[in-house]
Amino acid sequence: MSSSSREAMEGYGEEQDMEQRGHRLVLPEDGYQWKKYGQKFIRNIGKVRSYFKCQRSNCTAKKRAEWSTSEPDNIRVVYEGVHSHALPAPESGSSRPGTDSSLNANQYDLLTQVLGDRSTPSYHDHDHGDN
DNA sequence: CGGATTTGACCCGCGC
DNA sequence: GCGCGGGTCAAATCCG
Repeated sequence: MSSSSREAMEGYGEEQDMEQRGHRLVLPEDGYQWKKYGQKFIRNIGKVRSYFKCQRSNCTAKKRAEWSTSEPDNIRVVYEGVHSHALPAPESGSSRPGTDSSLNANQYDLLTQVLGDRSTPSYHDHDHGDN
């Protein structure tokens, strides 16, 4: 107790550890930096939609991640807009092809899989690209 | 300290 | 004309 620790009391509580616990909510990293500016549960499809925006100054590209609340493995990523700047350089440092290539390929494969998944229910027809 | 991230509330568009 | 849904912004908070 001691005085009023109002903030200490509210700013705590376990909550749900985000989804980083036993689940593997791994969003397809495309190499760009995104800033999450919103998250809402869409009842129309019963899924959660996260909104990301490119952190670049002249980049108006936006990214939308959508996944079902019970199956985070099934993520649907939609890119809106185009990047007016080249990639921020993944991480050059050492090596490139061969070593982390497998990791990159893994993520890329996931992304492709997600984008190729059109098992979505019938909701708005946001044809972003083709599918 | 800065940057990043989260949650809530507000706003707008469309449908009927 | 009104209501609902979805989308965005802002503020607060936390971590490194």
